[in-house]
Amino acid sequence: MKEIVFPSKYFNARDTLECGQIFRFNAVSGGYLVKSRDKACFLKTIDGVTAFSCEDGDVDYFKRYFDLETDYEGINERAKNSGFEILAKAAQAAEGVRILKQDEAETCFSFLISQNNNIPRIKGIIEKLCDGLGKKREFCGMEYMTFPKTEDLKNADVDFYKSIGMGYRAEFFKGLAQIITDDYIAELRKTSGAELKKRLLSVRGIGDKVADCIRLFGFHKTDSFPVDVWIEKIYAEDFGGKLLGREKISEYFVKTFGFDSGFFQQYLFHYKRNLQND
DNA sequence: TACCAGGTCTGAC
DNA sequence: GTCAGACATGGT
Repeated sequence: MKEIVFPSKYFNARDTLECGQIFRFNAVSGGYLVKSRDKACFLKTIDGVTAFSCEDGDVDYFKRYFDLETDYEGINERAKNSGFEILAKAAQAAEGVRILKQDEAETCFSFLISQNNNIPRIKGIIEKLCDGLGKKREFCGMEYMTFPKTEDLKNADVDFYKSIGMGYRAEFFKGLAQIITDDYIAELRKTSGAELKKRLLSVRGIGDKVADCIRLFGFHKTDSFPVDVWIEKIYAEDFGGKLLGREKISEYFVKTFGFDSGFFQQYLFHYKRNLQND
């Protein structure tokens, strides 16, 4: 097992995990067990120092996963100097937020479930999905379940998906499971940002907002600005926005913030939902 | 009880 | 192209 430690003004475990981009993590003694694909690591922030530990063979995977090469200080500074008061406040309060580089397939499946749903429920459904179709693994004496293989998702029954609480999304999920393979993901990886979105939108159950989340959290296209109910609220209340429709609001932000869009969106979302009233 | 949650689809205009 | 209503579920 290896531990990677780094100075971390711009990496806070709690803020990064609890800003709604990832659903597979659990609070455990003094930190978090973070799960991705069939791997897991232990992440903690103590006294401003963040560290993760994982199996030797997974170090490179998690270094990439936590986006360690990106200059978050620069991003955070640009948010603070953006001229938007609410964004400056959010950037100050949420400076430890990072955008994870998650597994593409896992992101597609996870955010399909997110529509018209809330984060605790999404987490619960994904946990039951892994309990039912994943494999049991152990890391540092902690048991966890892997994310199911695409083949196993493809073969599972709609009734199983309904039984774990997906509701009307079960049919969409089953449909997505028929489409996604390693080859399909590899192909998506090669497409441009605009083409990627078009391809995602062609899937039943994936609309504009979920496509933006998949683009951002799975494919790290940071010129994405997912607009959900919270962002819609911020736009109206704090930006004094007058545009109607989530699609237009998203366009406005991407035009304004370019490749900082995804990062700024997470600052704002996390601030509005978790931090403003702390 | 009614409303809400990291929305999307459908059918009517 | 725009818009209301339906859609499962569990928490408040």
